[in-house]
Amino acid sequence: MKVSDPKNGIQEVLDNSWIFKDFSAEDKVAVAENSSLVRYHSKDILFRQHTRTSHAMYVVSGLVKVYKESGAGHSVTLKIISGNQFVGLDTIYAESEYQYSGSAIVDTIVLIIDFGTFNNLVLSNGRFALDLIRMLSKDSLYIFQRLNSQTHKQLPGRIADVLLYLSEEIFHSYAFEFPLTRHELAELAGTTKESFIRTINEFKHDKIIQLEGRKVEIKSLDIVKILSELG
Amino acid sequence: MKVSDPKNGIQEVLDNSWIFKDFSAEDKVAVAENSSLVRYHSKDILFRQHTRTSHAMYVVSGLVKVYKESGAGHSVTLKIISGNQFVGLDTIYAESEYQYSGSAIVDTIVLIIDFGTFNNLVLSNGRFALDLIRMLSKDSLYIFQRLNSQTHKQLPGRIADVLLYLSEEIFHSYAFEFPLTRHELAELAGTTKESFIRTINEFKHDKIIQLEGRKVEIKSLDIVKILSELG
DNA sequence: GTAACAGGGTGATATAAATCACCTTTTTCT
DNA sequence: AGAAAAAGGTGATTTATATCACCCTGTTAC
Repeated sequence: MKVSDPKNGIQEVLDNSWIFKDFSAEDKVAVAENSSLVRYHSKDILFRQHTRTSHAMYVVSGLVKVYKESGAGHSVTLKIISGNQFVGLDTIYAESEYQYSGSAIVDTIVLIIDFGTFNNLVLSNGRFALDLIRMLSKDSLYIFQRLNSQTHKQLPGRIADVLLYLSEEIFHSYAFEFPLTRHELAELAGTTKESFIRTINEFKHDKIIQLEGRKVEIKSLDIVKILSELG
Repeated sequence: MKVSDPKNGIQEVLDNSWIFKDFSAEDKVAVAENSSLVRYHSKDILFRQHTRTSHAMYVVSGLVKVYKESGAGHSVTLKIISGNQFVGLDTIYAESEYQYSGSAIVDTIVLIIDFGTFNNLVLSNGRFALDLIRMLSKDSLYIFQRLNSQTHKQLPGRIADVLLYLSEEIFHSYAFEFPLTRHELAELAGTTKESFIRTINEFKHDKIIQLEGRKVEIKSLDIVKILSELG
């Protein structure tokens, strides 16, 4: 990681990102003076499970994988964070140690804000607090869906979910490039590399998707949605 | 459901529950004038998935099961809410329709607060907003754990988790009575009634727990914890 | 009063997907 | 450049657990 051109970059973020742009001048100054803009490249770790929490992190651009590691090399990917969202908010508010890890999956710029400053903003700026509550709520609901998926759907349904998640929530296009290895995609679908590969290749054979290496295109959205719904 | 002795009951709740008790006099009045105290009995539904959200609900006493129904009679129980917590906060903040259902599993008293009033409190009372953020965050982390469990642990581990959850988080005792049928417990463990019964009866045979009908007692906490950790 | 249902329970069978054991190709490292 | 490691892939085998098909008991309903 390396710190980029300091103050000017921060000011730009504060003036453009939806969450900060309507802040009062004083609030912007408070953030600007107590944060730093950091650039991570692919595979860099932003924070690691079981280490002490210390800052609030706002992803300016890029993609971050949030995952939980539990003994024996098993991991679950909880979510992918794209630009203009906070990472790790829940864990810094609920525990003194990170309850999951976060790593950049492409080059990523993060605004790292001093926790005390951040917290004072929550206390004094109701609008900001409300926005955070909305974001945390949306996150919760997504994980509820994941839990439901993992509990009741079988593989094809879960893989359809991954395809829909990446296309609709992350890339906003039905043609995109997997930013993750098959192994990591499997962790997002709650399965193993082998099973993921087999199932996605079946999708390809059945012409539901087009697939070459990491390039995918959903060809039959209806079928993907049916697979997701029927589990 | 029936509305109980109105104003006096509400005042008592506001003066005693940790979240409201330090409110200013005006804030308490605002809540008191825009909420009602409702008593549900076991099996009553507080709110149902896919219906419009409208109020904030604070569980004064009792137990509420929060569950997601997905086609074909499959449900997952997301969490059990006990006294002095909000139910459904995330869904009212993120969506216009409930994303899950909530039903009382024992007699339960709920303070139902007008959403507009509630929202104004969030905007004007930073302390309150912060408390909500902390609660939402804790909830999120719990579901992350559940997702991890469901993805990587096999049945004995998940059932150990249910036992630990109920004893440590809900009843605060290693001897308690299941407030749910075996079928519902299975939905909390992400399995079927049959598999739940078999596994819990094995625990009984192995003297890890004592079990008679709905009465359970964890006899060997170490083993339960090991089962939970090893999955 | 007995039918019907919900709850608790058991055994046999089926099956989805994990695991194991490889192989090939591509990328990374020194 | 060449070795080592990571990524992508395939087939055979194993296994945990869902599913099916029941049974019994107690409660609720008409």
